[in-house]
Amino acid sequence: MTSLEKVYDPKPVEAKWAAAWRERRMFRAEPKGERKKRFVIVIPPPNVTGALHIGHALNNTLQDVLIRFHRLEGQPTCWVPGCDHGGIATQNVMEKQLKTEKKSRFDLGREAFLERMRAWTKECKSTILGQLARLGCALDWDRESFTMDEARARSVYAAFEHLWKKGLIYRGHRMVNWCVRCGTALSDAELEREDRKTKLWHIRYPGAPDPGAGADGSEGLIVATTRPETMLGDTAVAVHPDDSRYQGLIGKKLKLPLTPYEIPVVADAAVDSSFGTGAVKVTPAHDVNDFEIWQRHPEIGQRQVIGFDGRMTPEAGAAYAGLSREAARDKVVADLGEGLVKTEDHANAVQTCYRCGSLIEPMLAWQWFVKMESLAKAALAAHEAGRFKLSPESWSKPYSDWLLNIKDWCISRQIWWGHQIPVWYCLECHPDIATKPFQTIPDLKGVVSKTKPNHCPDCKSRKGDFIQDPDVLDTWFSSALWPFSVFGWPEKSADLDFFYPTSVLVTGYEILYLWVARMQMMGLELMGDVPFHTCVIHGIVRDKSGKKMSKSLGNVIDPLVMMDKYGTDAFRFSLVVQAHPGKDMPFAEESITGARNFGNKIWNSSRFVLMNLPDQAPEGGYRLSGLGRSKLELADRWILAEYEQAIEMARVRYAAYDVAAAADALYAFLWDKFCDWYVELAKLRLTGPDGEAKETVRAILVQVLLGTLKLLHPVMPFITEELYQALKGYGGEDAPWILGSPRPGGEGWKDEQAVARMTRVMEAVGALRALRAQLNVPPGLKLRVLTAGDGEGLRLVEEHQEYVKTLARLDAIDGAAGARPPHSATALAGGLSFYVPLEGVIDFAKERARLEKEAKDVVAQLERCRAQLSNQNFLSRAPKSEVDTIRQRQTDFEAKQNRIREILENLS
RNA sequence: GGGCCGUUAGCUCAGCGGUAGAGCGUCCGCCUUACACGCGGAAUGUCGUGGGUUCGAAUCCCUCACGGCCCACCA
Repeated sequence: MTSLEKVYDPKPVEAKWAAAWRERRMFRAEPKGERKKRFVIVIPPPNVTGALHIGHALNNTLQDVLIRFHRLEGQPTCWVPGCDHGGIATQNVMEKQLKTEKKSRFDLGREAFLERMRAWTKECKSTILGQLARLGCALDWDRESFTMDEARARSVYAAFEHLWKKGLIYRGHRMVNWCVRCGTALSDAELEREDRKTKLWHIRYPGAPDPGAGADGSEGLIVATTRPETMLGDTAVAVHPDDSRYQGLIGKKLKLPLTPYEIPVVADAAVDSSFGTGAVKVTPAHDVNDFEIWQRHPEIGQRQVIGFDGRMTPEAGAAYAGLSREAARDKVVADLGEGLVKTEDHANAVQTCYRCGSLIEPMLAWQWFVKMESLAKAALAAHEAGRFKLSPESWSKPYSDWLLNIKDWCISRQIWWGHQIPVWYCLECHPDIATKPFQTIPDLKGVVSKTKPNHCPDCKSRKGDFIQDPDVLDTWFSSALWPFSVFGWPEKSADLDFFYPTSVLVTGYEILYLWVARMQMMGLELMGDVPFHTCVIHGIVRDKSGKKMSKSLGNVIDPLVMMDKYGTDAFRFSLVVQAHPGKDMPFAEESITGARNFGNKIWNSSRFVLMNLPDQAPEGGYRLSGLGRSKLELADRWILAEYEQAIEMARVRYAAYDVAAAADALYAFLWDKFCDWYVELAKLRLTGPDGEAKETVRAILVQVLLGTLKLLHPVMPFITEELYQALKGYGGEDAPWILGSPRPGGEGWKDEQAVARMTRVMEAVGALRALRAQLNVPPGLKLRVLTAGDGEGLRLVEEHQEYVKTLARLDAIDGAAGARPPHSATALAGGLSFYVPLEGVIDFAKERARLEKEAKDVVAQLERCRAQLSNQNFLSRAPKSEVDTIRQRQTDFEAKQNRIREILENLS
């Protein structure tokens, strides 16, 4: 069989199997089999904002690897696909689109806007799911879910209702993070922090003309601020109660410059006397700390000077109303005149919107919140009890710290794209609400209902005049339900019973709090169990120089382009082999070529095996079970031992979510052991006359290759499927697909002795090859070699001289030479010397240099041995086996040193 | 201000208590009948600093330096 091309061409192969798997519904998961053994993953649903990027490629490849691995292990597996509606992010994309048409969402109106959103997201979904299929993802396509489809809307309503009834959801007037560009409140977890260079402005607030105030009082005091524009909304100045500088001022009034107001000086322990001037201007409506000071000093009141549109309100004074925050700042600073005492440079951390990057404005607003304390406690307890683990473990502390310091979760968003809050207000009770922004309306009484209620429990009106709360829920609210909403919760079903809780969640650390923690809390609250027992956290794919990839930096690598160029398997391998648990990964396109080369190596080694098989597979195929151990040569026992070890290693690593290590182990085995040594040695018998020996080699080649392909399949699904199909008949496999085939390994081929012996032979080959290369012996020239040395090694080489001859390109090995023949070079390996007569060819100067270098290495090694063995403590305290090892090493090196010395003396 | 993670060959990274490794790159030689996306060979490391534990430390502990990340209301 030689139909395989010389160079692997991934395109047709990938297309073929992707289609075949899909057609056969290969990855359909039924709630059947041993529940205990199930392995279930729900996809972190990508936002429907466009196409998948390389981070998605890594994330989904890792999941696919785990799913395929566990499937290979014979477990029932289920991987649920789906997308997230993406709330603000998606709405922003659409608003940008509208902008190019010179329209806003308000021009369209809510319903028309949502209609467009639905059309757009539908398109996006199919792009994304297509890309996942292209990546080879073993998803159960029949289970595709969307956070805003009907079933998930039922889950969202059920969750809201449950939390409401339990008193865990409330509408409150609180300080919230307001994005003036997106026009909505955000949760704390949705903020980014950024260090910015700014100024610290020192402003004098003069004393008010108070008859009781002394001379000092009229000077007032100086406050330091990074936000002068907010002074228009100041309602107090706070100082530390113990600050001696300001004792006389506490309780006195100050004139607030640029305004008609007088504000009091209050004492508050939250003030840090060492910062700035030790006096803080207090703007309760626009600063979280100041808000809290107001709570402690209610008499100071508050004044909102920045509106929800980011512009100054009339409250800020006629001169400033309507200005942007930035313009107001400039104007305030300019208007202060002599009141501005000093301006200094200052670095400070500002909060920005994670979706659009705008500066966040802390604002007082009416919003919906989830009470988090009890939910977080349950999640903490589950984590502490080991019911939920993070991998790598180092994320545990940040995770539990976050839960420990949790604040209530603001879940209402003033946007249109999302699940509208299922709360209705009676227009009889609240006649004027339709015309006002809801975040400004206090004390609303609402009815929680999926549909418009027909009577009001309060005023008993049966008119049915209700309007629904216009806000939508945080997109992460529906994502938090994902691990059970995808199985139809709150409906009871066989799916939900069988698949929940899921097994692992694979994600990047950037959404640990936004998503992972909230799923844990919601799962525990609504399902009574953790949604998954382990969260596998991977790093971020960065560019070559370690920078985050971003469109604006122009350093993005498009997964589709890479798959086109190098093949999906190569792309996947290159991602996975660098994905060391929890670590970010600098990724360069060049790294894919190595993976492509590996694919080609797999391809060609399989080609080689197939070329050496008869057209017709023997009855039952080539099996290892039929091989008598006595028929096996050293190389056979060695490769089987190495094979078993590699398989075991890969399996252990996969099971521990260390996919990189698994891939690495298989790569090293297949290339460095199987191809470089076994295949070369196999040629001896494959081209030889012994029919039985040939069959033995064939069986080993077929089985070792098949087994390795199986363990490689999770990482490189396409090429391994293709080769499995070509080989399975020869392997006596019945399974139609590689995923259903029996798991390899555990067949008892471990053989330390074979490994030790083969290692010695390999060392001999290595020494001879090095000698050839270093003395520039023409590659075509076959050599005749004489051996000398210790008995066991000599016997080994003699016994396996065919190995040494082919691999080192020798004509003949003549045993037991007495002395070194003249005009010969010497290769040293273990306790053996190989004399290579090279009359006329040999360059003695080169040979001398070569041996002298080797002698130098030996001296260094001997030095170490001697130092250790002359250390009494080492002899008495180190384990005996270790001491013996060093003794043996010393003996060996001494012998080698003597041999080199002898050769050098006689060299001519 | 807390916490976490790095610092190993020119580059990117494994190794994490017993003679320093891989890939890429570099150099030398090869179209050796599976593969030039290949084969053979070679060069290259005070394993960030300083201490400690140990018979023995790249590996464990502490100090510091540098880099990165996460969290935090310093106006």
